[in-house]
Amino acid sequence: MKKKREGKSTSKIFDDHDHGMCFDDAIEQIENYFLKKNLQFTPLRRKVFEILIRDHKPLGAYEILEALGRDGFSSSPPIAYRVLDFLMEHGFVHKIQGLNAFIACSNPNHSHSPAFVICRKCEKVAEVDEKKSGISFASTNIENFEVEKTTVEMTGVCTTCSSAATI
Amino acid sequence: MKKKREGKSTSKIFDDHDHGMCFDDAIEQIENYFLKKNLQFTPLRRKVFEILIRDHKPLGAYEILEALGRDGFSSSPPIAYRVLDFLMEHGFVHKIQGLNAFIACSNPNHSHSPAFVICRKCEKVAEVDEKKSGISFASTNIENFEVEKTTVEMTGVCTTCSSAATI
DNA sequence: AATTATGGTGTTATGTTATAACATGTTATG
DNA sequence: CATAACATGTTATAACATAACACCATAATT
Repeated sequence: MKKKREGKSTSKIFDDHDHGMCFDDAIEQIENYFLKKNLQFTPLRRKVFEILIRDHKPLGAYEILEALGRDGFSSSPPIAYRVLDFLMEHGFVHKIQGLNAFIACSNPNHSHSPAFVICRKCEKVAEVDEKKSGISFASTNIENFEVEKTTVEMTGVCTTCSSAATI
Repeated sequence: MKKKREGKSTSKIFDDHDHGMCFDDAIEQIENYFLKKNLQFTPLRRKVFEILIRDHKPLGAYEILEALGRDGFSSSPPIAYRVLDFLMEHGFVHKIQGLNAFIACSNPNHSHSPAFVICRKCEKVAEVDEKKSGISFASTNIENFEVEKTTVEMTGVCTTCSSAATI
C-alpha cells in the first residue's frame, strides 16, 4: 500500500513564489556552490536535485528511486539515500521528519534552521522563515548544550483543505 | 544490527528533576486524568507508560515491545503502536522524530508544544519549555494555516559528551 | 607508466520502523 | 439478551533505511 503525497492549495504560504524562477535559480545556485567548493555536481546528483526541485513537494526516498529508474539510473535504495545525504549536508535538501520525505531547500542562502509548515491533508509543505513562522530562534542557546541542528515542523490544515472538507 | 539508546550525562538540563518524584507524580497524574475523562487506564496502557517513565529516556517501539514481552504481554508490533498512539493523543507520551523513539512527557500540565534537546552522542533527551529553549512559540500564527501540532527538536552535543571525546 | 588513494556509483542482502486487516474477548448500553 | 463500542491479540506485509562489498574513474604519488 502506498501513501499519497499530492494535492492542491491556494494558501498563500504555499504559493508565494514564482516556481519557474525557483527552478532556474536553484539549479544555478547549486552549480555555483559546487564549483566554488570543488565538489562534483554529477549527473546523478543533478538528477536527484532536479526531481525534487521540479515537483517542489516532499518526496519519499522510494519515490525518488522510481523517478531515477524511469530516467535510466539505478534504483536501489542506497543510491537515493547517499545522494540525499550529500545534498542535505550542503543544505540543498531537507528532510521532513513528519513525512519521512525529502524536499528541495527553498532558500539555500538564508536560514540554516528552516521551519516547515505541513498540511496533513494535502501534504503540501512550505519552508518558512522566522518572521513568517512566528518562531524565534534568536536566542536558541541552552545551558550546557551546543545545538547543531534544529528541526521545526508545524503540522495542521491549510485553508484550502479546511474549507473544502470534513475533518 | 541494533542502535544504542543509552548514555550518561551530567548536563543540567538532563538532570534538573527528581526522578523518584517524577515517576510517582506522573503515574498519579495519568490516573487522575483518565479517571476524569472516563478513559480506561488498562494494565497494558499502564505498563507501557511505566516502561517509558521509569527509564525516562526515549525508547523505540520495538524496545518497548521487548519489555512488554518480558512482562508477559503480547509483543507484536501493533500492540505497542496502538498504545503509544493512545498515550500520545492524550499528551502523556511524545515521539522524538529524530530518533524514531518515544518518551514519557515531563510535564503533562504544561506546554502542549514541547521542545526537545537531543544529544546525538549519548542520545539523552530533555524536554524543555520556551524559556529554556530560547524558542518562542508565542506568535505561532501563520496566514491561511491552522497549526495543530508543532515538532521542535534541537540536536547537538551535551557538555558531558563534548568534554569527554573526539567528534 | 605503474601504484595507490579517493570518490562516486552499483548491487545484494538485511535491518528497522510502522500499518493493514481481521479475530477474539470484554465492557457498557438499549 | 443483543448489540455496540472498545481493547487486545495475531498474521502478514508495507515502508523506510543501512551494511558490506564490488567496480570503475580520476587524482596524487612513486
